[in-house]
Amino acid sequence: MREAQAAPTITTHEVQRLRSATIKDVAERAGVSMKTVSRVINNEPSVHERTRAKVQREIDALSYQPDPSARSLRSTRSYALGLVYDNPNAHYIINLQRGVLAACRSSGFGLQIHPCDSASPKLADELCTLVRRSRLAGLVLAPPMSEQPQLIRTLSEAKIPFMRIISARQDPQDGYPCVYVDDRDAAYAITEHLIQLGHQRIGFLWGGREHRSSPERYQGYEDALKDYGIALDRKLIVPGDFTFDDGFRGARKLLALKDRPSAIFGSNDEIAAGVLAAAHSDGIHVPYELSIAGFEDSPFSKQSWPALTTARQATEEIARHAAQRLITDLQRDANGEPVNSTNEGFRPELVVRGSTAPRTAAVPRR
Amino acid sequence: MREAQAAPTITTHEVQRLRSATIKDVAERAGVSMKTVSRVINNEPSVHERTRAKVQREIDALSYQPDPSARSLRSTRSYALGLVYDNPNAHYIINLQRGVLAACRSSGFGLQIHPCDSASPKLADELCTLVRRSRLAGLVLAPPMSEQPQLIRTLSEAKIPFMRIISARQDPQDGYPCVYVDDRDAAYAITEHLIQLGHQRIGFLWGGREHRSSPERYQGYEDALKDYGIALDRKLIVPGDFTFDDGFRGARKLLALKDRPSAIFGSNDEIAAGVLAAAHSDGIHVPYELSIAGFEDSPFSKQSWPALTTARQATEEIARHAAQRLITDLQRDANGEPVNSTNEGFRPELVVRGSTAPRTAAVPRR
DNA sequence: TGGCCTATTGACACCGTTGTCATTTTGAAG
DNA sequence: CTTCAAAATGACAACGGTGTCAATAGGCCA
Repeated sequence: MREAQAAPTITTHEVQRLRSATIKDVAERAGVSMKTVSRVINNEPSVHERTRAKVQREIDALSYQPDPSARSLRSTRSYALGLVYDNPNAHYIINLQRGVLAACRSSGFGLQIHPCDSASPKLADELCTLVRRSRLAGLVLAPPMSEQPQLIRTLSEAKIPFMRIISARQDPQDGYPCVYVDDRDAAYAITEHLIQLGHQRIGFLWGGREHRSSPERYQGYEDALKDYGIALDRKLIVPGDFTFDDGFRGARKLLALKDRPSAIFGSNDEIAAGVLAAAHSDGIHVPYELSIAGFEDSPFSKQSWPALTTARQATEEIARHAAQRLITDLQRDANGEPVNSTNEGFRPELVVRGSTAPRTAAVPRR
Repeated sequence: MREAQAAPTITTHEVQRLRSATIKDVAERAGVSMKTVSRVINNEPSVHERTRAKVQREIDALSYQPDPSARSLRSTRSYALGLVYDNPNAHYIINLQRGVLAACRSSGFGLQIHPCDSASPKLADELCTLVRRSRLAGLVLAPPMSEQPQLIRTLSEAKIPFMRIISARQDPQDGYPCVYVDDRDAAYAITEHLIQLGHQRIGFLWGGREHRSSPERYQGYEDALKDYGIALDRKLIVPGDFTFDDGFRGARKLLALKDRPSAIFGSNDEIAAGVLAAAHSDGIHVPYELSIAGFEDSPFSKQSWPALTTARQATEEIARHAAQRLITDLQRDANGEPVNSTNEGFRPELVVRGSTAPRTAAVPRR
């Protein structure tokens, strides 16, 4: 049997030995005081380069890691971020977490995830309490919380550092830091793609109003039509939420029109999934009778049949970037350096798949 | 795009920290020593009932919350769990997190999420380090980590408390605590459902071997066939992984058979999504020419066309239960009480949707 | 009442780090 | 070679709890 061939095991004894080195151990080995080691850890100025190197060598040798409990107990600073979200979209959230976690890990920060109800009137209080109780250094705010002016103002007044991830065409320059995503531009690209395929009557299904990305995406749609000289037809524009059901219902409405659209642009992939289901249930062939586009590059968009044309947001990278900037700002601030970082923007990328095709295409024989 | 203007400054070092009450405040107001308050907080025995009441009153009056940093710094105990997972399935993970978080919140515990690579040979070390560095009181292990005997043994030897979520028909009674999910039973129900619809040739697509749920689900399939007197046909059974692509490829293989199956059971919804796509791409009508079943009740299963017949796992509840048990065990253990909790089981529930239909059904006219 | 045992309580050190402030070293100018 | 400010470093207390162990209170019995 394989039983005997044990893989490397950490025994209890070794665990005891592995009991982390403390700042004292490092100090002794480096022949300096604890305080000096502390200075090196915190990257404080006025440590002689020679000393810093010597200390760093011992830190590496012992693979010393400062104890977060002790740190946050003693200092006003803390070493954990909170990630605040309220989004039913699991795929988005997972990527958000991945990105923020990557930034936190590389900077030695912890992460406290905090799903919440964006519509709760007590949300601001809840977040303040969270920050205080969990000793968070700052918050990363995802949409739609990041887009609630009142909440942002309250956090700012409570002196809670944060970084927003928002949908915007450009830096909002509203005095609060953010990373912005140009949804309008991507929606423009999607609409343009449909137009270039020969579609003139393009339906649009709105997403939820509490998300700024909704008007942004609509704007991209409208701008593209205008630029290509296609008149806006109000009957082709349907309000709704970011849900499958609203996509299904909206599509049914559009497909029942006398002069029905040859393409439908759903504000996200879930809406587009509803459109796809509506088309299937009406026996309408996608993409030959109807082109469909979504937004988000969700797993669904790859797995549906046909796969959805959509826009890919680099959610993980955006989140990593947001968290990294927050951390950098926090550290700068703690060192008394000026915090003057620039808001950066990201642009989702058009992903063309099988759900969109030229308007004139014939249905292929089976 | 990246040239935006300077962003505002967040200044934290001027923050006047809203200091909450400490154990000292409570002690003074209650006229007892700090230590006694500590005893009350920790629910230790040998505190006079009168004293306990008096102290508790002041704790409530000040809405005092002990500082987790201070506690975990001084004592060996800590007040945070780790949630360890390696699963590409976002929906599953989100529900897992929800459940664990709910249990943690209600017990005043923190939560550290820890996505990882289940195949990494250094995983055991990584987890030991994680527990030590983040001072975690225990770990909740999701599949497939929870099903790696070597890892479990190592954690156990390192005296790291944990709770496993595993796939098993019944309590494994292997000496390590777990919450188990009877995948076999649900797979049996799905297969039975197909059989009762009149299907005799039912294809089966395996999931990844590193998950115990894979053989469990296969066993349910095999047992149901046997119980209904249907001979096993090896050609209808295809190995693979829990992926869309494997579902697609596996389905192509099955559908190319001379005597092709009239139903296909994919080991999870992602596989079933691949089967659905393969059927669509071959112009095979689902469910009238081919019934398809998945497993998991993912969002996809509701949004695909037709919606997938599947099995619903109460992931959130399972996770909450697992975390709650771990916390209870930890507290018992800290108080010196015997820890002797019973492993509990959950059973996924059959969800019938549009992707399965009687074998004899005719294709409806459009 | 005194003795003895147990239940209850408190004094104090200490966990690992950082803030404060004093002290030492360094380097450039005089 | 001084002188003096600036740079570099260190001593020590403190953060908010808990572990240890000694001290006190209370109850019971002779």
